[in-house]
Amino acid sequence: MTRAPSAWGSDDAAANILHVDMDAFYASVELARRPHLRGRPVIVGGDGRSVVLAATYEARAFGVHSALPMAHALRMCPQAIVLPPDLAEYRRVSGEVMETLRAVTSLVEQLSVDEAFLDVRGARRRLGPPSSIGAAIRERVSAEHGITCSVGIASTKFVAKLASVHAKPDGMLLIPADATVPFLRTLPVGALWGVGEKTAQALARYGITQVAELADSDVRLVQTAVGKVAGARLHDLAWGRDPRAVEPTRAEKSIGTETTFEHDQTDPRVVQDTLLRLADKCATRLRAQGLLARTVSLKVRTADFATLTRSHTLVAPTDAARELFLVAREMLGRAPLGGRAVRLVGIRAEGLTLRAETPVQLTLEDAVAEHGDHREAEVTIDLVRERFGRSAIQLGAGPSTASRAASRPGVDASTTASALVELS
DNA sequence: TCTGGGGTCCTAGGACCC
DNA sequence: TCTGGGGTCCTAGGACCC
Repeated sequence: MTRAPSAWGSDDAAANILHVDMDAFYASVELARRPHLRGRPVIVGGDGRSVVLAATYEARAFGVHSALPMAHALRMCPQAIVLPPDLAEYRRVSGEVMETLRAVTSLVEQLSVDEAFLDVRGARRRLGPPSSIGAAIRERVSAEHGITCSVGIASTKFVAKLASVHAKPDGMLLIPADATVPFLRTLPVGALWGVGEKTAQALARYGITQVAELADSDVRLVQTAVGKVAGARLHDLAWGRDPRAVEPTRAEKSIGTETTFEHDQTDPRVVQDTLLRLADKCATRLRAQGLLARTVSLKVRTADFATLTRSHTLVAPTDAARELFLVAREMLGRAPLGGRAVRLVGIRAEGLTLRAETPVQLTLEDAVAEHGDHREAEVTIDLVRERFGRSAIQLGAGPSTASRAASRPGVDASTTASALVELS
């Protein structure tokens, strides 16, 4: 069922942002390869101490939803068919869907495994107005991947995301630029990006439960309720102000892995062995991406569900499992567990930098060739520089002289900048 | 047989430097 | 003889998102 994208009007002249969100993604991927389960309540999730990762709309009718403990879900819907997650398959399908989206524009920002923002400003001439592009995307995703998605269209990222939520399942919703504020005013504050349970409670203490009330409040009052930065941002969002651009390449800030024991663990050797395995997994992922970590974080959750974190910054960054492990073990030894059993341990690598010998596989020439136009290339280049420093990309007359230099000494940033200006 | 695993961002205090 | 103020880094915790 496709809802008409006209509930708030059909003027998409200034609505250049699309938010594409797969419907019940993990469950949909499973149904695509098990069509005989269509129409049945299906839950994707592990056994033991796990939560619902995805549920079909038939299962949701029983109150089942993502993040619900599996034990609860099965009490609510005993007849549900439970499938163990196949994350590798979901990643594969996700990658294919993202390729479909990148055929529309290179300005695709993947938000998670099952959703992405597209800036279609530059694709209009080729592919038509955003509403047509959204409809085409929905058809292609369905035809090529056997799953449905919902599309929100708006002039800002967060309104596009809200629109896709309201379009679900298997629908599309356009919020014209001049309908943005009226649309927002119909929503509860919890609909806003960044407002969860605690923030909603904090706002409610000041009598603010609706976006309309938030918008009409003095920004200083909102800041008193939820803090300076969050308050200013929420007030902006309530008025539809969201200056964030679609960023095709966002650098990872940390890489971590954690695990919950099947039974709370009291044997420190078992916890340590697990930590070693996690350190190895973490270091392997660092090396695979050519990254070094300067800070190691340990996370421990005890049987009473209390969470404790410790972090330590190294003198020199590392990608070695043994070093991650030794630092984490040291922090674990000092952690005030007070004899409590351990429910979860995790390790996270932060302060990521590129390994010096790893070249940035990007030059302006490469970027222009890939993106097809300078504006899009520059977006990419700016992001690379933001992450790796001004000297991360060296420009030259052509691919042969524009050596793939990465953060190497001697690269002249001012030359780089002027070359960019010249080309734009 | 409550509460996963992958992340991002913000706050706040103390250290340290100028 | 009594104590400013800004900036940055580090650490711990927490809220939030999918």
